[in-house]
Amino acid sequence: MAGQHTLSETESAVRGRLGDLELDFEAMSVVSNLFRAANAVRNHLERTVLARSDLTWTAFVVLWVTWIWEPIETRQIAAEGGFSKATLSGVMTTLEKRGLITRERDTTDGRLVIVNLTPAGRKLMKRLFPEFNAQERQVTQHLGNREKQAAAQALREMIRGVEREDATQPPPPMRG
Amino acid sequence: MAGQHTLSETESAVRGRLGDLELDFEAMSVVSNLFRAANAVRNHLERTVLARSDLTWTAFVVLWVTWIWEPIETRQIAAEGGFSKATLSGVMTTLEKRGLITRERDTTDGRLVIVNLTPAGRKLMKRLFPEFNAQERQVTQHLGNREKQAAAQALREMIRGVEREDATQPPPPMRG
DNA sequence: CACTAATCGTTAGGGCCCAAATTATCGGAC
DNA sequence: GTCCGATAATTTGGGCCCTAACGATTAGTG
Repeated sequence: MAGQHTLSETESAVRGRLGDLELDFEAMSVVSNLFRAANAVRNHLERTVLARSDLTWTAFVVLWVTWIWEPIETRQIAAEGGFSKATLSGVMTTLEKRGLITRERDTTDGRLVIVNLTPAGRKLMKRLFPEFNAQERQVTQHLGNREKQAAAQALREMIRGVEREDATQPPPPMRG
Repeated sequence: MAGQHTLSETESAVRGRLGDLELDFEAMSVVSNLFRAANAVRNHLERTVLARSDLTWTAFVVLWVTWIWEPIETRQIAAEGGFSKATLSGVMTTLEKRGLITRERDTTDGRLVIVNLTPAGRKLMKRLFPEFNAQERQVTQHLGNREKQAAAQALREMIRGVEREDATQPPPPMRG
């Protein structure tokens, strides 16, 4: 959101719209940069690594999670990847058609679906992940070791800040 | 990606797949947490603040950018919001139908489209942004002031790490 | 004046993404 | 055994999101 503009430019622009309400501009800056960074990194990795193998971001995440933890249940992939099971269903259908994963019903619990990579899927990941990780290193190249750990920690704190809040109460619908 | 599992659990699982290749697990952790955090925060804000006004994340970003910088050109909204002009076209059509923004061609340069909020759009943002910012504060509640600034800085460094890389990489399209 | 290249916004097509509804299964209580 | 509530995955419907192609406009060149 606040992109080429500095924080204080944006801050004074907002004050011009809202007056001197109690606003947390530091929080705004963190959240804003969080999304700029996530978008930028995602687009970069899609273009540099994933596009050559005709994979989307989410498809890669599904493959990665499955690669590491297979055999794995559908719901675990969704939780690990951070997207809904509905999204996962569609993506897995695509990956199954391309012969990269297999789906089979669990024999002891008929509700579950167990996911595995095919040999082709494993071969792809073995080639792809080192390339992917090399770009992850590029993306974080300007951070020192200490800074990387601090960043990872701060991001975890934000996840915690959200999950704690979500557990409390869902708001009543009110549109306008 | 690495969610309920610790970094060292994931690290040893990856080593089991790839052996002792040169991998940057710290970078992996930062990128992984970046996306978990972005997803979590986005979903949280959509549910707590945006859903009540029947707005998607991107629609809100478009309104916000326009609110702060109007009158503003289409391409600037896209750059500021971090998505493609194609995406923006669709979202703006939705917002225009709902009577929250207006589009008009620039009189001096017929290629440009100038975007403004309607009075209803401005009223909505004046109500919505304080709620949104309150949640931004919630999300960052576990970060100290110093930590917030460090986080925002680290995220900017990652954006820089990407943009620098993107500027060097793209193979020039040979035309003619 | 053409002619050409560059730029802007839109549209087309394919894929992701979510909530809600749906189908199927399981587990416990009777 | 039969209900009933909980759980798992999928489908549905609407919206976002990208790249590539397109039409319109502008700017630069001779």
